Amino acid sequence: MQKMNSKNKIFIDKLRSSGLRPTNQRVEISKFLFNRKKTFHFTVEQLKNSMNLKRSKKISTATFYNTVHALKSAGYLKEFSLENNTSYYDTNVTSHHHFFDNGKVIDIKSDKITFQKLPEAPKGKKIKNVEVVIRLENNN
Amino acid sequence: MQKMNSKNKIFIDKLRSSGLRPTNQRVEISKFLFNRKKTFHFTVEQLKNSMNLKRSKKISTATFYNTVHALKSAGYLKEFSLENNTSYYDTNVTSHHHFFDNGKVIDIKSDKITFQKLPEAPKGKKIKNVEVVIRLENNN
DNA sequence: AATTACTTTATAATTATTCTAAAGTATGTG
DNA sequence: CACATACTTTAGAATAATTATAAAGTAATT
Ligand SMILES: [Mn+2]
Ligand SMILES: [Mn+2]
Ligand SMILES: [Zn+2]
Ligand SMILES: [Zn+2]
Repeated sequence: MQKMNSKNKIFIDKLRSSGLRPTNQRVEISKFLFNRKKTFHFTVEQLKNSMNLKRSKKISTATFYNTVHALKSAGYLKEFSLENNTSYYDTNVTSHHHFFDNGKVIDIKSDKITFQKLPEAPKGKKIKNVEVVIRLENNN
Repeated sequence: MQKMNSKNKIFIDKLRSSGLRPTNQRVEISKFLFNRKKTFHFTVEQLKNSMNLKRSKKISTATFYNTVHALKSAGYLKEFSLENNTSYYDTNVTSHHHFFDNGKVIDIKSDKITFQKLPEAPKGKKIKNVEVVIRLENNN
């Protein structure tokens, strides 16, 4: 049974509105993802490793994937792709930009980049969003 | 043995300068990739399927991967990532932008997008490149 | 308490990719 | 040209990320 301390209400609500019952595993995942002040960028594997590291009874891989997918479908997480092979997820679900520095992802707020010129969408199409990736390297 | 008709010289040269001997399989792949007027965006699986479709003796998967990787390392192909799970390659190796419309990739020339405001790189870093993806949807 | 519904998990399956090792083909040398 | 050496192709095995399956666990409903 779930002790419904109102401290966790916000994390439980995200699960509920994603169509998931707030089980213990899911509440822990939701807290781990959303109980932070800064945007969190992660892969499912990273999430699993960092959460399971400090646990005696591990949460299964399938539960991580299922929970992340449900939260994504409900709009609480955004999936993106930088390097191939792995999906990244972002707790900042607004359309925004990124620095990408050797595997590390940093948010750039939308208002930090503005355009002087943008192409029009091909006929029959319209623009859904415009996202910028700025790749970094060390100077010297 | 390779009949060195000068018609294929340019495709053979790309292989040579990628450190690959111009075998028949490789020359066919090089021609398929570079003997076109428009930019070509592809996954290795797509490349393999479309080339092998019309062949009696199929070129092996490993040869496709090896050849694409060598051409990429030599700078004749650029790898990029849009949706997860698969690497895309681009015969336009300059830094440029893309429309992305439901799996379909279209080049946007660099000069079609200009910036009014761009953030500075974090200290110790400098900007390697800035690439934009414009996601499209149907208007209706 | 019994029934039903949803969850978790271990494990199998799948997909994209890379590795391996054997068989094939080309190149260099005398 | 013979032979040795070097590089290539390929089928199939291995790997990594992800998804599917199905049995056992837990919660909700009656
Ligand atoms: Mn991949
Ligand atoms: Mn993937
Ligand atoms: Zn972000
Ligand atoms: Zn392109």
